[in-house]
Amino acid sequence: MSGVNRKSVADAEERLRSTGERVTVPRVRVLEALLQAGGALTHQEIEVLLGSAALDRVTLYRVLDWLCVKGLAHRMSGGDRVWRFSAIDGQHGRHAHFECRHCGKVTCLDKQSTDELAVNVPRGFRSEGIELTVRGRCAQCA
Amino acid sequence: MSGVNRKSVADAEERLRSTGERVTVPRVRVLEALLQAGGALTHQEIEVLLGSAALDRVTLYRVLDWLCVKGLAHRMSGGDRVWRFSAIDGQHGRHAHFECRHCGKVTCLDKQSTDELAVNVPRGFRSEGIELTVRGRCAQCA
DNA sequence: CGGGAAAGCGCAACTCAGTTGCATGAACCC
DNA sequence: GGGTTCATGCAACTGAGTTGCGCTTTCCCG
Ligand SMILES: [Mn+2]
Ligand SMILES: [Mn+2]
Ligand SMILES: [Zn+2]
Ligand SMILES: [Zn+2]
Repeated sequence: MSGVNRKSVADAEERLRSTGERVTVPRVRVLEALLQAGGALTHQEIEVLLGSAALDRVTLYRVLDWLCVKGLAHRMSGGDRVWRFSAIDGQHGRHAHFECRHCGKVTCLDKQSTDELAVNVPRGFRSEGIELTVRGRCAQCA
Repeated sequence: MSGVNRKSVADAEERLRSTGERVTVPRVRVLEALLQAGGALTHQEIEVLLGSAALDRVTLYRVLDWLCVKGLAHRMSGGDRVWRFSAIDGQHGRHAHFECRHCGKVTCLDKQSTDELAVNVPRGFRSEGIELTVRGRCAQCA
């Protein structure tokens, strides 16, 4: 149901453990939410998903930031100035996103890796990561 | 010097005129600033550039938005939640950007058009535009 | 198992880019 | 010039994300 999924909790915990850092309740719950999500989630959407026994707003921000630093999640800046987060999972690494201009939903384009994307940068510039967002209409809003 | 450049004012005015919409002082001054800029500018940076006889904050926001709607400029959402704007000029259309993680400066990668970029989207999704941002270290901050 | 140091959490107050509503002023069509 | 329409300016507001600090949890070691 919408309750806790044993397997995904264990999965989240294991990923956290593998960083060598502290495994805390907020980290487990947030990473689990991201792993189960179908797309990239805003801070607000995650708060709703966590529902009862919600975390403090600030803690959620800090956990999300931490997950990104540790490479367990990545962040995209939407056209609405709101960040969205999604888990980086073994098979699909950093990927492109689709943002629907009508409903605002952000879909992960898992097939479209941004690691392999070749972009020429001027001499002396060093590329460390690429953010690629396609904007348009999603299937629901067609 | 840093004052008004006749030629670029005329250039800005002509572009505005070609939209068939009203040509106003704020629109001319803002578009001129964007045309002369080396990279993508934030709202704040534009305010500084305009210097004396600055526009109202709100007017500047509205002018920038209007320029984007009319296709004379485009907007990118930086990693710092701040929008940056650059003119779309005849030769180089919508293009990719480079954002320096150290100094925050955003450089236009004019050679890297985002119009020609081919990205596969899921069935039923319609792509209407692509935003591509490379993050890393710029030449100054190397 | 217990400490205890180090790191993370929660709360309250804050910042600041961008928005909204409305009265005034400037384009521009005739 | 005169009137209509649209843009500007001001003030008040919104809301995502941040900061500082005291309290709690993790987890390492004995
Ligand atoms: Mn994603
Ligand atoms: Mn640009
Ligand atoms: Zn949609
Ligand atoms: Zn730099």
